[in-house]
Amino acid sequence: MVQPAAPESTAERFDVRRREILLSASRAYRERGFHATGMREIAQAAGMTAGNLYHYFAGKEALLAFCQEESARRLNELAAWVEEQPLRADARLHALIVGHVLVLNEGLPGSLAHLEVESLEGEGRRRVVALRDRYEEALRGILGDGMDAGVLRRADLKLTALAILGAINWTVKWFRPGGKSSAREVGEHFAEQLVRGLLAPEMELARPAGEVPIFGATARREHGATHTDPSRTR
Amino acid sequence: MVQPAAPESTAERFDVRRREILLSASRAYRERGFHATGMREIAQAAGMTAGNLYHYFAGKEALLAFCQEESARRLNELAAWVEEQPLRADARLHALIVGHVLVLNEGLPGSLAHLEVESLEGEGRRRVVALRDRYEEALRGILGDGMDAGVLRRADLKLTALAILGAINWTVKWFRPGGKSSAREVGEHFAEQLVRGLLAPEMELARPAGEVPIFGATARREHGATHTDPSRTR
DNA sequence: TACCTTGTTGAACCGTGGTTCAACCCGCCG
DNA sequence: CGGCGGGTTGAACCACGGTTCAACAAGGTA
Repeated sequence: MVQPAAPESTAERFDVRRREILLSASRAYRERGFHATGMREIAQAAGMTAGNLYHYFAGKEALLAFCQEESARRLNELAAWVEEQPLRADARLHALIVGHVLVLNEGLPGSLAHLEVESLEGEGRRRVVALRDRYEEALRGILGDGMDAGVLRRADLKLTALAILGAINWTVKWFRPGGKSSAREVGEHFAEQLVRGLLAPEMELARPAGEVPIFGATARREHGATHTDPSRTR
Repeated sequence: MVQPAAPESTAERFDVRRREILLSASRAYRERGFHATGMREIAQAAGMTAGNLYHYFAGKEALLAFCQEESARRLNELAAWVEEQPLRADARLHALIVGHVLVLNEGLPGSLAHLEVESLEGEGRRRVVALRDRYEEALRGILGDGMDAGVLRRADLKLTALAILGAINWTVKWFRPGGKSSAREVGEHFAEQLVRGLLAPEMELARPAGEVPIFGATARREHGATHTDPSRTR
């Protein structure tokens, strides 16, 4: 196994540390909810003290915003990937659903439900909401295209999307790794069920051919040496 | 309009008061979440002081358990009602979905998502979980019957139910009275979408004929003079 | 070696929120 | 009228959790 390169610069080490904290926080939030999770607890899970967390994040809320933003970015990457696939609308939707379930339950361990913003305020909230809205717009785009093409039955776009998102997001409440079904199996099942619910009469179901990649898997991206993350702004 | 009879006994007044608190608490929890809602806030909404709340409930958790229990009871009443209807499985499922959406978003204003128990412990949690499991069993019963009868496509019962419940429960996050769609419209749309997703091939969709009643509407039941509610146990 | 930067700690601060409880009020009854 | 029960209040208690910060350590550089 190839070892990841050792962090070289201060900024890199900073980012690596933040990601470690992100993982610990996400897991804890997932397990116990944002409010029931304390900074001391997250710090312990990340192998540091609570005071140290403030070197990396301005506060608890900033940490939450960071976690949510990360999730939202991955969902948007997923949506972009789906957009590039040469698929019919129902197959696209299928892929998106599978991919979304994977992001929440496998890609970023401990992802929060999509995308609870009740505990966020100000700039952090705006950013997360903007990313979330972009993703939902992509979803509605797929739905709309499918309806226009006669593949999907005509129905209220917003409500249709909300039903789909609800089913997927609720997986956060009950899905546990190592359970009866893997995240991918859940994703496939959900996609099957939800896409069928939208098919136009006499239309045969089309599924994506290949496997949907997991956005958010470890060893993700190379960050530039950026130390200007506004969530750290004081 | 006929005025409800004035409460006569101590027990009745006690219960009436508890229901008032229930409404205030549910709304607040719905709006801001359990953790972000304080006892002082609930008390104010109910027209009393925080200290007074403890005359009616042992504590914050007991109040939450009471709210959740009330929701669960209504869902079980809905399920029982659906069971009595002379309907085919898909129509039953349709009715259940509509009814569930109504319970959450209209019957008991401010109902919490179904049925968050993370914040509950001990006896209170057990009771809520038991009621919840009973409802989910009823749902899976309808699904199973439909599959056995060849009305619904064969699929994993548990995952199928979870997708449905997810979609419905998530309405709590976004549904607001006075919005574009009424709770009933949302319920009908969701039922249409979710039931279609399960129909067996070549099977025509069957819908319930009448209107699904709202379990949880005001002027509900006459309570016996019971003062033994364990959620008040000290 | 001295200084600066980065990173970490542990103790302390302090606001918040759940909870308690003595005191008070009101109505009813003997 | 006095006593009792039910209901309510407001002040106080106290634990908890977010946050701060002085002190310290380590590494690098002039």
